[in-house]
Amino acid sequence: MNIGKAAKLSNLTIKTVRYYANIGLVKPEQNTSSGYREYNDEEVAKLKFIGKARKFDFSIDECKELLSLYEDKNRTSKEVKKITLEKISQIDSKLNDLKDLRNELSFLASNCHGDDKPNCPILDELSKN
Amino acid sequence: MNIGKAAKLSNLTIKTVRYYANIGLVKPEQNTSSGYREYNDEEVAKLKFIGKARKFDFSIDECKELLSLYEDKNRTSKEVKKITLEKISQIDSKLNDLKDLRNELSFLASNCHGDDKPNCPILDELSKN
DNA sequence: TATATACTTTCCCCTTAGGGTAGAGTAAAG
DNA sequence: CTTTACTCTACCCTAAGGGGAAAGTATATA
Repeated sequence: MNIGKAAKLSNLTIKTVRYYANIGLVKPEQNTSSGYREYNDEEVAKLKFIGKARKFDFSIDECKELLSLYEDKNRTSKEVKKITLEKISQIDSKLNDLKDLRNELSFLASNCHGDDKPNCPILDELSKN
Repeated sequence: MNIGKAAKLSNLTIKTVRYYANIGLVKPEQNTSSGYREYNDEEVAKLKFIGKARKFDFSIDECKELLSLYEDKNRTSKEVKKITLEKISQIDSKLNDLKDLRNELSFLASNCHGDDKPNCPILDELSKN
């Protein structure tokens, strides 16, 4: 099938599918006469796999790693779990940062009257030495 | 003072300070004979202000807005509070997304034995139709 | 004064993960 | 045979700078 159908089946944009071909993530055969990429079901399955992994916040490099584990019949579940736990830990760290940030901003906002007067604790804090 | 000192005083890198000059965020005088940028205390104060706002996750465009409010003696605290509350709401939305993601990944990981066998619910989920 | 060292300048490429568009070629339908 | 739909490559764009080259400027030392 052509790229349009592969994109539709995998719920990705054509641009994305072409990008994955260019970086060697999912490389289909290329019709020699037309130059069109030709996808088969297996490649569509990989595209779907990557699409899901991307939604789980895995980077392209991590997707590459997961995909190679996915294709390796001898891989252990230990290897996959390790990557997943690392991702969870990254997410936890991001969560903590965002929570701290939210607390500080929320504190500033609650101290700001938000009226028509110029006095503003938010700007005061930002301009503090 | 030259850019190196301004960077040191504002706890930013020279690259960053130069970038802010290029995009017109903090534009110092430029010595006509040497071509060196010349910062004064007020500009350093703005750099510090921006540095803090960036730490609070405000984008460059938002910093530009906050900076103009900061410089406007007639601005109301309402205007500043509005931007801050929007930022908080953006952060909340990011927090929710990350929490959902964490839950799903954590569920997958907890169902994965993580041993030397190939069976892996994580990959199963990623390759599900 | 000459030189060594430190500082600064502009310029260009690089990062993530594609998006947008142009111009040209190919395939399928009427 | 023409129109329409599809695909190709190639180029520039994103946010917020980082890295480094080549060249000019300023300052400290011999």
